[in-house]
Amino acid sequence: MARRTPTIPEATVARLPIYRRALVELDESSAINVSSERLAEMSGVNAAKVRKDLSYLGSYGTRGVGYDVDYLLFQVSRALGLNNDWPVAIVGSGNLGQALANYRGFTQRGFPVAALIDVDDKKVGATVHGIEVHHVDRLEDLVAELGIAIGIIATPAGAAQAVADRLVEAGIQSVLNFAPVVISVPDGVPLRQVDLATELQILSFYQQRNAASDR
Amino acid sequence: MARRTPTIPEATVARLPIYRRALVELDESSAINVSSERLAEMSGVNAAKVRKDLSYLGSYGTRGVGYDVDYLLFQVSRALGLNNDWPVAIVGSGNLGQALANYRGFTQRGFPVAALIDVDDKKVGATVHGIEVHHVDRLEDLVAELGIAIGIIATPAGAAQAVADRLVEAGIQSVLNFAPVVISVPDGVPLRQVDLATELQILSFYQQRNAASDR
DNA sequence: TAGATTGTTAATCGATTAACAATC
DNA sequence: TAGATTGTTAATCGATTAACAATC
Repeated sequence: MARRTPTIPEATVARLPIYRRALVELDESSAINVSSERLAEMSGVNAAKVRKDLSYLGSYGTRGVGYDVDYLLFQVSRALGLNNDWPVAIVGSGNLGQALANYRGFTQRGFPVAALIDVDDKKVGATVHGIEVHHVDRLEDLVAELGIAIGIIATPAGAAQAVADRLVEAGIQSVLNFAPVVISVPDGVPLRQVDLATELQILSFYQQRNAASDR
Repeated sequence: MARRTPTIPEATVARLPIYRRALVELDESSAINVSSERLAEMSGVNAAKVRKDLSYLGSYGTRGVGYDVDYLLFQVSRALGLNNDWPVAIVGSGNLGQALANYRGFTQRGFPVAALIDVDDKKVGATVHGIEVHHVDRLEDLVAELGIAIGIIATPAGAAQAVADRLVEAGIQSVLNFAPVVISVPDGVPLRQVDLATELQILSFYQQRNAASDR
């Protein structure tokens, strides 16, 4: 099988959304071209890295000129698989789940929130920011009916693994976990884990180290 | 100046909170000892990495036995600077800001939410989950009065950089940015940037790649 | 042609991991 | 002593970056 692109390094994939955001901004400001220098500055990385990263997608720049904003935005979006929408379901309708449901960034960027799912009968049937809350018993049906591609876990830690198992079993394509617990999914199912407290603890470490070196 | 520990690699620092979480769980289940093998399993990494990471903190295990859960939890917590609380202020009282304010995980883990700050007069004076909303004009006062250590930015993208500048100017120690824009802070100010849409886009990439290889 | 900027090379740096001696 | 498991070494792998030839 001929591959169109060589495999793109993980570190590069993680930066593509950052570049894309910068490109959207440039596009909105009607910029035609952008140099790796400028793109690097907007993305908080160095220019060599930008060029190397973009070179994995193909050869889309023009020497002496830079990159065509429109065209590069298209190519980056395509590489990220953002040509079509990926409906998401949020499992767990607590505070975090509701906030995520209401986060315009998701729908805006091609990830419509198709359903909120909860285990609490009292929440089921309600509508949060225009999204209906369904009972977790219907999880499998919803995935099929609504064509859910991504499951977002916003449950308490104790429920997260079981939910992940059910999502995968139901045929979900990838999982984003916000519960403060490490979960596992079968090989080949993309998984990202984001823990808000972890981020604060990392800051705490560096804060403390700075304080120590100031003394 | 004699350093107690050699510098701990960034990748290791980022994993310490994960190990800590596993240790808390073990502690709650009254486990006395834990092997690197078990800790690795709970943390979703491999055992050699756990041992290497922990070795940067010191030599706290016992060959043939494993690590004392209590003692290791203490050492990891200390390394992370979690002996004392770090009050945080959340700037931006929109959906995300309010959800973060209500996230029990923060206070529970030593990061009490001391203030919510917003630019909208209509929100100021209200109380969200027991936390008063202050006007952004008072940002500098609040940082000083409440001893805010960490500023959490949950504003729209357009306001984020200016808020970061003011937080730093006011003497904040580190910044956690949730706004979907790259911001910069002076060297030496720890900064973490979390973008929810970025996470979804990374999943989209791998999802698409899986779909391509299935074909 | 002169100036600008990409795409790629190669050196360097940091992170991961298997293996095993040390030691409980 | 036998079995278990750490702490550390060294090999390997992947990511970063400076430098520059290619080329607009």
